[in-house]
Amino acid sequence: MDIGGTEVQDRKVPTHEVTYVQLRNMVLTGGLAPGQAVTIQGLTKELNAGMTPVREAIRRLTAEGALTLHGNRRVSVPRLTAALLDQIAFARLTVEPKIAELAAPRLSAQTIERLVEIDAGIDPAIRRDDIPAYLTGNHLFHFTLYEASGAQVLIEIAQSLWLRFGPSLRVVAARYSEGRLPDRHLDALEAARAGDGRALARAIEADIAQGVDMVRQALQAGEV
Amino acid sequence: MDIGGTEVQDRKVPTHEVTYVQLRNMVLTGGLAPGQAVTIQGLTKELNAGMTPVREAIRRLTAEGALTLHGNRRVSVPRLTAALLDQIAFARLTVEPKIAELAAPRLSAQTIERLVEIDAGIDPAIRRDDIPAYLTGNHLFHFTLYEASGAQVLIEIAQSLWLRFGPSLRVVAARYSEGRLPDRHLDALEAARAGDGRALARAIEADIAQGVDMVRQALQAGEV
DNA sequence: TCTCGATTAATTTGATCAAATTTCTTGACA
DNA sequence: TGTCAAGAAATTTGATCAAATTAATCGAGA
Repeated sequence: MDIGGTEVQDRKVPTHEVTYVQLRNMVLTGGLAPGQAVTIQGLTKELNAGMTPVREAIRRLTAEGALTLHGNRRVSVPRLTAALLDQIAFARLTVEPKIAELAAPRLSAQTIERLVEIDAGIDPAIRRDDIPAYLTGNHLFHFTLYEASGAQVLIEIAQSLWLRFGPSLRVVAARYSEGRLPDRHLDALEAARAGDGRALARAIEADIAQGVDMVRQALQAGEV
Repeated sequence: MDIGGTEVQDRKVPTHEVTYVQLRNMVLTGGLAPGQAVTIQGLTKELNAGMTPVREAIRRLTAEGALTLHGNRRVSVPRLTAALLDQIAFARLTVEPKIAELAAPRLSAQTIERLVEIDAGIDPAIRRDDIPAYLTGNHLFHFTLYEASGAQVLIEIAQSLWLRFGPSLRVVAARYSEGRLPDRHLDALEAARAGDGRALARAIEADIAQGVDMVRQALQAGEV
């Protein structure tokens, strides 16, 4: 079917895909806490999907490191340890700035505009203590930028790292919600407008380092 | 059940796990070529497993980048492009040497011994043109080393990268089977014995670069 | 070239079996 | 008589399969 020169996308999105996205968002922006157990049957009711779609969503998220399978067939959200955090930090700090650098020369004015809009929505969310909205906005900001790079493999790695990081960040975010942290997104936007890949990469690096430090401190204090 | 002081592992390994390993090995060491289509029903017969286990194995491998889902419900082994290869190369060259460096101080004499044995089996495999055995040995060498690092997150990233790389490497390996390439594994073993993390990382880096170059050349020649 | 079956394969549901966990019961011992 | 631990029953949950449904593809005929 072709309307006005645009191919209409009327393919049905399968339930397992929808379920996967729902569950992933739960991990990413709050629904699930570190250490929390997840059951197939529970999700079957909560997301009212069948058993197979839920099963497949869990398998995918497990492969991505968002969930862990225990020997007893049980599934839960992994709790971060210092060792895991170090690895995640290393990987994020090498991969994500690289993605940003690759994205810089490919950013359209339209995409930059969109990034500005997304960022504009983040501060209000912080101010009204809406942690899920803050996390969603933050995630959207980064991955809207990353998508511009076209570096699919690196993006998927970053995605996996965010899934491991998310639940802990959520716990921590509540405590730092006063918004007195330096806003690296503004630096990033400036670099994006200037088309300066190096500067953009540095801004992203600083942003990540900030988040990692927050979680690391909370971890040492035993809050996560 | 406890026999002779050793806890007996009589927990049944679920079919979906077995199926996953089988399918992963097919991707990794040869069964599946780049671009090859994969069907659920086909695997059901080939691995004689039920539908659910096959389905879950495919979902996991898809999440790991070993397979791609097309909009039309079709699944296939992704074909490498120059852009993908660049990303994989970047990620492998930053992550795997890091893992090796982390592993160095934790290598037991026993593990080094095992690495020597594995490496000793690789040359004969090359000489008798046994590509699957060569690939299996190569994979085993790297990941036996990597496991010693205890860096689970980084290992999983490496695993995913190997899954993306494997099918193309297989195609290429057949052409270079004469074994006239410098053996980086020997350098790695030497560094391992000396406990020199930096040197070990460099050896692994060189080994990866070699493999990447081979695939890159084949890619430019349109052989993959 | 387009439309309409026919075919193939993926998706989804529901049922059944097996494993793990929790709850309940029972009896020994203080 | 009360406490607690061992064991058994009940419940919950996961694993697997088979059948029914739905989507995509292919080819014949208009």
